[in-house]
Amino acid sequence: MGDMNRPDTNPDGSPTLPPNFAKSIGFLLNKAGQLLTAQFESELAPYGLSARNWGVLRFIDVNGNQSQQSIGEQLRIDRSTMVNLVDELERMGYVVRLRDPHDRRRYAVTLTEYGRRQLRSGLDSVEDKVTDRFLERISEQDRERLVSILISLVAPDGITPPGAG
Amino acid sequence: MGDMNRPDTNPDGSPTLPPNFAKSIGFLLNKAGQLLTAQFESELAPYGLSARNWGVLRFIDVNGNQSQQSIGEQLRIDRSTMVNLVDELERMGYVVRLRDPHDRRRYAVTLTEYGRRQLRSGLDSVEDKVTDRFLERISEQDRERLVSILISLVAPDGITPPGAG
DNA sequence: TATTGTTATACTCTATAACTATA
DNA sequence: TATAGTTATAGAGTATAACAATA
Repeated sequence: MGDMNRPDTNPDGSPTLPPNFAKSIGFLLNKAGQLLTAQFESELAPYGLSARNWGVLRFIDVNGNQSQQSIGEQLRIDRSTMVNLVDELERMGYVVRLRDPHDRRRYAVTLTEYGRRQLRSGLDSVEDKVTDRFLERISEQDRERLVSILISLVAPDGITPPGAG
Repeated sequence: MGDMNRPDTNPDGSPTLPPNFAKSIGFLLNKAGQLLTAQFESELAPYGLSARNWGVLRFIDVNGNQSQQSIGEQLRIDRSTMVNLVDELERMGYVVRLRDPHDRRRYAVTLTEYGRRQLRSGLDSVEDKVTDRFLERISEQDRERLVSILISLVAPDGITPPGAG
């Protein structure tokens, strides 16, 4: 494993795989995740988004407007951390906080027209684009294998998620 | 992708895979890496080691005693960060700093007898143990596929590392 | 002049606890 | 009493810049 949570780019251009660590699953898994995340964030940069607040944005796009707490529970982000993420998205105009009339303690974190337009004009396909480029070196069959293997490894005990077989 | 770099355990026991994010390669990759790292760190806890300073320890075990800077370059850890990692390992008795007589600016970060004994009595097999448990749900064939696919994805451009075919 | 290790420092990310307003 | 959101704050983890000793 070696290094688990560090940036992927090597400023001086020295070899990316340290000797004797290259075959460690832990190292490879973390390394692959870091590489993909870095490519993803560089693609998101023009939109002013980090992978983190893109996640929140995409989540409400797919799952509908909802409270900060609800988003946080599903993405496992602490509600105090959610405050700042929503602040950023609101500052950039992607979302607004609208009071829930039925429970005035809550906000509905709501996509703005601008937010929806940005999503429809490319932002919602950034992930596919980055993933395709990341996977271009491996065959279609291996892509499917990779996803199905990862789902088996990541899924909670005793559950075989759809598509994992 | 959603959340990219957060802890894996869910304090309240709620579902581990958020809806509509389960098939994202980025999410799965990072999630798998986090799960494995968490299992790894819980196995290392009795030794007082984090995944990070275990990496340094294992690195000099495999590659020989060497300077902080040299270790840092190969594991891509800043030399100022290396200071603290070596401090911790030295405090726990795994390594000592010995001045390099040929270049008195450098230390040779050197395994102690205690460090070597700890490695030989289980520490050096922690990774295999954790990896085996992590992979127990998938077939031997899928394990090999996973490693070879990950190597293809992580290896620098134009290089096909040994074992990747 | 350049390099190794060190320190001081700052920045990011995150979680905890206490507060407010609502329920 | 409990819950949604907020704030202050503190703890990791890491990087940058400046420094001492050595080359």
